[in-house]
Order: sequence, then structure tokens, then C-alpha cells
Amino acid sequence: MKASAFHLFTTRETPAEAEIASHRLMLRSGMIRKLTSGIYTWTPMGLRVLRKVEAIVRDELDKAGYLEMLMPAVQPAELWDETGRWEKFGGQLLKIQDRAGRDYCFGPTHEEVVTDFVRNEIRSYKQLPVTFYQIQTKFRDEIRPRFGVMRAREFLMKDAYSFHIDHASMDETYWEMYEVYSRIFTRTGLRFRSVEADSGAIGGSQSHEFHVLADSGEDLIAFSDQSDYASNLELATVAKPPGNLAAPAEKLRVVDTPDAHTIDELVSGYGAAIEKTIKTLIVHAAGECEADFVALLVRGDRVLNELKAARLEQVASPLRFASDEDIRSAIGAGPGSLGPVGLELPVVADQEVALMSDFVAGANSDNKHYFGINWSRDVDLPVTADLRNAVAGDLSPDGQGNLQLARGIEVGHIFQLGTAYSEAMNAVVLGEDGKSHVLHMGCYGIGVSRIVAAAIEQNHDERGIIWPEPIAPFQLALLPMNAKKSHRVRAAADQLYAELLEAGVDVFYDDRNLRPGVMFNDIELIGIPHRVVIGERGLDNGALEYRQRNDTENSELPLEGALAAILEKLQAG
RNA sequence: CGGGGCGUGGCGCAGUCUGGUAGCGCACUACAAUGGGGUUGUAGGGGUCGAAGGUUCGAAUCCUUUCGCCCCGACCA
Repeated sequence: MKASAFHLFTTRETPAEAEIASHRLMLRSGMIRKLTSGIYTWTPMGLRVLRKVEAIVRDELDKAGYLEMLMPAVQPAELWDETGRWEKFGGQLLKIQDRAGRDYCFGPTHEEVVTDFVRNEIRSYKQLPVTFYQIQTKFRDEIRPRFGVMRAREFLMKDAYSFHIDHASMDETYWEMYEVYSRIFTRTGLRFRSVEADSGAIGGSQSHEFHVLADSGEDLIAFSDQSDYASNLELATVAKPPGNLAAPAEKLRVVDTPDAHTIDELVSGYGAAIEKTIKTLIVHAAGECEADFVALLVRGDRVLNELKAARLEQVASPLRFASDEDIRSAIGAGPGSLGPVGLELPVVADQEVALMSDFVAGANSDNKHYFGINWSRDVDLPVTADLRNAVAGDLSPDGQGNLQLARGIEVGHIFQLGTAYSEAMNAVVLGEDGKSHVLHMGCYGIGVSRIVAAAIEQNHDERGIIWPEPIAPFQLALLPMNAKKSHRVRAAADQLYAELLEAGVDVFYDDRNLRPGVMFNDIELIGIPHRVVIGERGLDNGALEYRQRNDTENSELPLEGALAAILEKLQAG
């Protein structure tokens, strides 16, 4: 591609709206332009990257024998009524009407449509298992779109759905898809990790997420340094800590703590060691619980895991924290002064809290804390559970190694749906036994447009994007120096360009007659992995200059046989 | 939805407090010089200051309403 025939939309300045690196760089390199909140145009440059990601995804899915199709983006409300999701999906569902006033939505996902298709077309177990997929624009009316295409409202997604006669078949395809996903993300050239995930409201027994690792990622993942264990932090179980309850060493005493309303203030103002403090969190109780509220205890330096808390039978799900007023009327003290001693509410303690001794907690009286609290002696040992987020250094739940934490960007998610949708929509087939069987389903998503942003988030520097080769918009940039004046430079560049094209190289030939600095900056901003410079200087020595996006120094390639030398560099990556 | 901020040429901004008829940098056009890391000069084009209403002799500026966008939070099969 010649630059003169390919519009670049690079900018020197960053639009004020861009907060994170990938968004800034996508705007500056001219890959995307915003139309309105959460909705973007992909420019020719941006689309090249998107298409490369798409091609990898498609290729691996096709190889696995899954069938590409294309379903409608606009879907009738009746279908969504069948699964109850017209209401349940909430504000994220973009609802629209046609001229007759009939309700439709712009598809945020396609379980309903694909299940409808399958229940109409698939009659027999002999046609199973089958997996359909599509790569299509989705729309989810996010409460707060942000970070450019990272969390856009309109985005490109690969969604796949598998159908099975039974659970075993679904399980088999699920793990097959897990491998396919691993191959896909490996091929993109990105550093990624698959983790156990919460299957959430969609239900189902198995779920994994695939994360591109990046320090700016919004998700935290925990993994063992010695085994394959890896999990989304919200799901990572904390092993029961070893050890026994120590004998009390201190006396229980009340301390006036007028300036301590948080753990930090308790530590800094009153000399409490943070690992000797406990946080008392009041949440709404489950309907069947006799009390209105439940107290949850975690160590002062730990973070309550809301997902784990909501799973407790005593606790309302989803988790709801009690308001300050609720707490005051139930306990008679404010949130900064709560503790287990003398508390007349059901209490659940994190398993680690049960092993604490001589600890500090609120006295359920404003501006007072107990110091030197010990279980049994001062207050009954409560029920215990795993309530906190894992932290780096925790024992791995599988008993092998210790946990480490990393940040990730979720780019893929696979689920075993089971019969949730097929039952609601009466999607059945005849089995070998001559009877109707409700279909088992799996669903599998990849955020294609998000991968592009995640790739940049993982691979960039102060100059711009550093594309992994497999998804770079161009493999190689060819830059002639001062070609306007130098006919031999131009001639050499033209010739090499022709040879590269002939050899099938995805080359970007900057024939814009710009000053070198401008070209260098553009090419580095766009992040093309390889660069060849042709100038008078080099021609005098029979050489070309070569460097990779990551290099800090140029190297030389012979002008004679340049094509072969370049191809070798491209091969080597 | 709650809290905060911003809307002035394509982009980044000043001007708003204290009303006087719109400015800077980048980008763009033409010409010239320059030519290995965002080059310089000269001359240009482009904005009903988000929108509507009001106050005033006069509104980017003051008042009211409204729309959009961004950030934090809640939310995120």
C-alpha cells in the first residue's frame, strides 16, 4: 500500500477525552474516530487490524469444524419474552420500535435467536452436536461507556453457540473450545491467561475467562506460581489457614477512640497493628434469616469478597450493604465503631478471623473500641467462611504454590449454559430412545474489537503502538529519504516496493515526500513492526537501514539482494 | 441514576469572573526556501462561541431551560 493512496489520520495532539493509552493511541494513530458516546468509526488503518484479529478467530474456529453463520442484529421482542430477558436484561438492552409500534432490540447477544433457529431446524440427535458462530456487531447500552473501544456500546464480537443431546457432549465441546480459544489467543501474539470465572446470572456449571495481561486491566486474576491454577480474583478461593487459636495474652479493655472511624485511623491514631484489627460489615440478611441484617467479619487489611458473601445462606443475594441509618437503628452505633463483642446479630467471620487473638474491634458504641479481644473468653466464636479476596502470597487453593495477582482485560468468555435457554424456549430434539430431549447448550464469546484495544494496552511505549506481528496493520514500512530530490532513492524505493508486493509482503510505502521526522513519527505511532529506510547515505554504501519497532539502533541490510534479506527478517519476526 | 467537570474553526486551548461585536498553537490551501527525527518564511481559507429563550443600546461573557460529551461511583450474561 502506498501512503499516497491510503489516508492516514494521525494527529499530533490527543483529544482530551482519551484517558488510557490504548484509547489515546487509537485516536492519535487514526484507527478510530468517535461518532458519539461509545460508538466508533473504524478507519481503513484501524479496520486492517480488526480484520487481522477476525481472520485468526475465524480460521481457528473453521479448523475446529464450527460453522459460521450470520444472524440478524435486530431481534423481535417476542423472542426475548420467551426467556424473560426482555425485562431481565435491563437498561443494557437497546429497545427500538418499527413504524407499526412493534418492539425490537438491537442484539446484545444471540442466545434467543440461535436457539430459535435450532429448535426450528434441528430435529434429531443425529444432527448433534453442532456449533454455530458469527462475527457481528453487537450493541449493549452500557451505563458508562469508556476507554474507547475497550468498553464501547457498539462493538464487534464473535459469539458461538453449541448444541448437544446431553451434558457430556456439551462438556466435551466446552473443553474443545477452551483449546481453540487458547490457540486463538496464542496466535494473536498477546500474553494472555485463562482463568476460572463466575458463571454469573446466566447460570451453568463451568465458565472460563480469557484475559490479556496488562497492568491497566480492570480485572484482577489470581494464579499459582507452581501449578495451573488460575482464577478471576472474585472467584479465587482462599485456603483455610493452618494453625491454632493462640491463648489470650492481653486483657479485654475499652479504649476511647474519638478519632477512629476507619481501620486506617485506628492503626495510625491508636497503635493498633492492622493484622490485629477486624472490620465489621453489616449487610442485609437473606429472606429466610430471622434477623434483618448479618455482620461479616474480615481482618482490617483484607477486602470483603462480595460474591462469596452473597453465597452465604444467611446473606441476601445480591449483596446489599446496610445503610448508616439501618446500622444505627439496629446496633445503636455508627459504622466506624462496630465489632463482634456484644453484637446482637448473626455473625459470620472470615476463616482467618477465627484464628485471631488479642485483636481490636469496635465496641458497638460510638467512639469506643475494644482492644485485646479473644474468642471464647470475650465473645463466642462465630460461624466461619471464606469471605475475603485472595491476596498475593496466599496458598493456592489446589495446595500447590502460592498465589500471585495480575491485572487482565477480559477478551474471551466461555460458558456451559446447560438447558436454561432451551428449556425456556422449548428447544428439543428426538433422542435415540424416541423421546424428546431438551438441548444442552454452550456459549462462547470473544470481544474482537476489544482485543485490538487490549493489544495496545499491553504493547506500547511513549512513541506509540508496538503491534505483535500477527495483528499489525502492515508488516513493514518502507521509507525513502528525500525522494523528491533524489531520483536514485525514489527509483530504489519504487523497485523494492514492487518486489515486496510481488513477494506478498504487507508493506506500507511512505511515498508522501514528507520530511523524515514526520514519517518516522507516524510509522512509530502506528506501530508497524519492521521498517526499512532508503537514503542517499545508504545507497552510497550499497546498504539499506533496517530496524524493528522495538529496536533502539538501526542495522544494515545489503542493497543487493535486499528482498531476501528483508524476508528473512520478517520470517524471524 | 448520584457526585464532579467541560462544550469557542478538524484537534489542543485562551477569552467568561469585570458585557463592547472572537483570538493563539497545530492541522489545512498557495508560493518559496529547506530536506535523515514532527523545518522555516510569506500570503490565505475556515468559527451564527452546543441549542433555545430572556436581560441589555450591545451577550462567547449575565439569567433560565435544554442537549451533548468526559471523569468518579453504582453497574458490567
